[in-house]
Amino acid sequence: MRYVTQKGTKDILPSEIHNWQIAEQTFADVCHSFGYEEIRIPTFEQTDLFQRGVGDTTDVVTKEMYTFEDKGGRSITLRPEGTAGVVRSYIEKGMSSLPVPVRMFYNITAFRYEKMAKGRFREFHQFGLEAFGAKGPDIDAEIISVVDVFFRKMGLQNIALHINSIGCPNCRGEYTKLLKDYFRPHVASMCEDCQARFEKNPLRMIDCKVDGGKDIVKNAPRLIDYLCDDCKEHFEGLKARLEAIGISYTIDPNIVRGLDYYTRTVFEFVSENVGTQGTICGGGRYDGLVGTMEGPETPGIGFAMGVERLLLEAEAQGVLKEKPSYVKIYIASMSEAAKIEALKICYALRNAGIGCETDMAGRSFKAQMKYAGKQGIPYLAVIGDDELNSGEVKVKNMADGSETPVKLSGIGEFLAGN
RNA sequence: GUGGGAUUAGUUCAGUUGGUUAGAGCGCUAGUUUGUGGCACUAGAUAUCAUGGGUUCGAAUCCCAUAUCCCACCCCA
Repeated sequence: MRYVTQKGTKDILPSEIHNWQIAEQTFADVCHSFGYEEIRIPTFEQTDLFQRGVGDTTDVVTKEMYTFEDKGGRSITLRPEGTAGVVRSYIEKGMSSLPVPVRMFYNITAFRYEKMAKGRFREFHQFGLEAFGAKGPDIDAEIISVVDVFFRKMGLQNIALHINSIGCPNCRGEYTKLLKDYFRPHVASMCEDCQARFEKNPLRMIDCKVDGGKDIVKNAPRLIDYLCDDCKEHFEGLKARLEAIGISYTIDPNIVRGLDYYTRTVFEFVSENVGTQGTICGGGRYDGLVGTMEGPETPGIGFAMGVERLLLEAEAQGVLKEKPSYVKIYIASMSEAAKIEALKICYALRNAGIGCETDMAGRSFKAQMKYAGKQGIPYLAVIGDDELNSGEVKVKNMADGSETPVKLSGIGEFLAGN
């Protein structure tokens, strides 16, 4: 039996981990600069949390969750996203008593049982953040600018920001009636999904990819034109703030988003390089969520970014970084006694925080040289009888071939100065 | 869930109309006279040809099933 990675899972290999680490560190740095602090939540929660939080009519909940019964008979689900868990923690740990806004970011794996496609996995990674307690558009503009700054720091360009407002329960209720009246005469001619949507969630009909090209859908009334005064003012406020900061956007009335908890502001950052899975980052406001989870009524907003898609985009834009050499020096040895000395030197260097390697494979002297060269280790020192006697070694710069005599005990000091 | 393409060494790929011991590049190991690498040259190791059936004197090659991967749709990050 040859064991292989399971469908939808991936090994992240040493050869590619470097860019993951850069992205993780950059995201954390940017979040910190906005006052967000990291939260780590469990990988699984009780199933009900997601049914309630994400919405039990959504695709994510109805057909994509990894749900199982544990040995204690509890229904457990591997998190399909991060918001529900963070909201649970916010309520459970009494964070509503903290000064607002309560800002948190996270870096998680998430799990969805889906058919594979480019940029889509069953176990995948998300960077995300949530902010609780701020109801005005300032915070909407803030989290969007977190993404904008993050992309800049990553060297990414031309990732389009699409924004929309899907209103609040008030204006959405009115609009849904309007939409049903509009679609009623046409339902029969539309796709099966839309016929189902007509009854359950007519809002989704305007997002339909099958019927989306038809005039019926194109000319449908748009929610954004029927917002209540408060929602309209909120959206206008967001637009004004984005313009003031200098973040360009396009209004995309078709963004509906598939998670039930969204209200008012929704947004996506979209690229053309990630296949049809062009959404690198998606998020929005969820003013009702904390309340429906039986916490104190608290406005909230957040986003999640697909890390695999982010790195796909980084690759397409050619901004991935070369793997650095963590090992600064290779100590080659010519004899058993020299090898022992090399081990001692390496131990001292590592205690001084300097990466080094010496032969572990029983290689010949020549083969040790080749190994050091192939690994791209920038410095080399050879220990043989001469060095053991003199207590001095020539440290060679592999890039230019220059050699510098250094005391055996002074290698660390020499490297620290270069 | 629907449609299309693919699966041969660690990896990327050749492999003729079915015909002897299945090849190459990269990578790996060693050597090119034993105190200086990258390049070059030489040699070497590594393949249940995805899995299970079938057709045939004979299958990597043809047929069926299954699995996995890729692309598109759907949905999302």
